[in-house]
Amino acid sequence: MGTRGASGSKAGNRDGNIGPTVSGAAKILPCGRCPVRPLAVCAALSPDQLGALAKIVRTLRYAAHETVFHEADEADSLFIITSGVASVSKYLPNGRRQVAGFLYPSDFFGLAVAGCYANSVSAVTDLTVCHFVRTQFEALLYAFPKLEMSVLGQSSHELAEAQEQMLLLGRKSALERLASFLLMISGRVRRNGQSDSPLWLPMNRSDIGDYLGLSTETTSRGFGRLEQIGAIQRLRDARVELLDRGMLQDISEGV
Amino acid sequence: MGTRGASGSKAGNRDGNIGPTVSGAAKILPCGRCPVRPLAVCAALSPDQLGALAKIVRTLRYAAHETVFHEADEADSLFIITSGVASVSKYLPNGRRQVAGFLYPSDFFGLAVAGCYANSVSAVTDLTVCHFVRTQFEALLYAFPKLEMSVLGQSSHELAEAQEQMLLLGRKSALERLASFLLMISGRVRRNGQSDSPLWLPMNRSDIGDYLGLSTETTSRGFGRLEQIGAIQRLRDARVELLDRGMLQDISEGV
DNA sequence: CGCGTGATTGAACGATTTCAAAAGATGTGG
DNA sequence: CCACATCTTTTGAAATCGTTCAATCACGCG
Repeated sequence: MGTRGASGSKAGNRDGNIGPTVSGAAKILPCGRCPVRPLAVCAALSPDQLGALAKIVRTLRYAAHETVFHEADEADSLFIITSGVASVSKYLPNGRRQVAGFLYPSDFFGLAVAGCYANSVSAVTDLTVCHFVRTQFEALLYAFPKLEMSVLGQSSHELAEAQEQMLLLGRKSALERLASFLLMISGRVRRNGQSDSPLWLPMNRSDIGDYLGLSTETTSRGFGRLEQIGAIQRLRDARVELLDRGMLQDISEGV
Repeated sequence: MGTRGASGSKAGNRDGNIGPTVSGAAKILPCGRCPVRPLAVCAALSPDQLGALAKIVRTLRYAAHETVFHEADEADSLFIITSGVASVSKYLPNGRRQVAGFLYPSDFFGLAVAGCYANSVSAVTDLTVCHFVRTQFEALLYAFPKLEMSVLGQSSHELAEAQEQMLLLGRKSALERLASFLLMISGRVRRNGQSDSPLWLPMNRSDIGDYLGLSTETTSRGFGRLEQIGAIQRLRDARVELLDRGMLQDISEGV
């Protein structure tokens, strides 16, 4: 049962590095000119409230495959992604991994229960995040109800996505899962105003398999089949063209 | 692939009844004497804030198998369970069902995205709920930051549980899923201060199967096997004695 | 007592995993 | 710029776990 997931475990946290790697430090934009602000929780803030947020934010960078935090770590930080892609995963003691989701720019993460993170987050690509000290951020939540509403809104949204994923994991076939995955990532990329033609899949087969509850082999065969029936075309550099979205949609819903 | 889940669909919404059935109207306690208050989001409120909440609450009752709301319904209400058990489910067009969770007294539900419910909720047993008009409840969220923090806290908790469930659905074997389920329900019942010895499972095999991503047959066989190895004992009236929690724990983690 | 529903059990089938190997990519150093 | 080593992806074949189909059992009720 998914023992192969253990390899995913290794891939997701290859070297055990924790903590940001400040490398190739590019321009750090002030909140006022942040490209993801219109999409992120900070969209709820007025200019002066944004100033209060800007005072407590720190920009961190992680290289691909580095870990942002581990499950059960003390949860003293909150994050918003400004560039790159990250994965959220949970592990079984025997190493099997489940990827609970992928995070894209504007996504907020780090909410915890009982003072500890409930999952591990690691960088799929090189990653830039806004970092907040939890206590400072929570003070702002109290001060700015609109910000808290926004966080609650994103949290509800994430819960709805989680339930959609449960439906996928519990009741969809391998091909249905893969079709759902492609449409989901496509939608996520589009919402960020980026092109999904071709669609870039920065996560490897192991990440995708661990997300869909499949082995890497079945995942790979799924790509092959979708290509065979003309729903997609695999390109080089982890890129895919979604040739027939209607077909993908039908497959994803088990029609 | 889980076609049998369709039967669960029928069970969860047997007669298509929507709307509360006010039957056997028992005593309705004021918020001040509500038995679930210490556990629910309302625990965050001061006595006078509780008065404001009491002004907008209405008690509703549903008979077992009635539907509280359907996925995609306009989300104009929020609820807190005061007695009984409910299920949260999602459906595929072909009728396959995934139960995303079970709700127990003190659980808050009805959060929505984009104005619509993202799932269906129906009564597993006879059910009593506190009903709030969304707009009125949201006004209270703005007025009482502690209430909103409490809702956000429950929402985070629910998200963590959803991720745990993804791990179960994506990476656990049938027996591991069933052991996890029993321990989870046991924990939920205990948190409410009720006895879990024996443990009452008000949901039928179809509900459990749809929750665990299994067929009713595999679910039933799982119970049989757990009994065979001495981990549990099946009693009459949908009751189970958890004889060896250590064994269940080990099984649930795939050890 | 017979009926209807839900739970259990049995046997055959099938989708996905597992194991194994080949093919493609990526990166390093000479 | 190429050769080599490593890692990822793909492909093939066998094994496995869970589903499906079908029958039996258990319980509650008229």
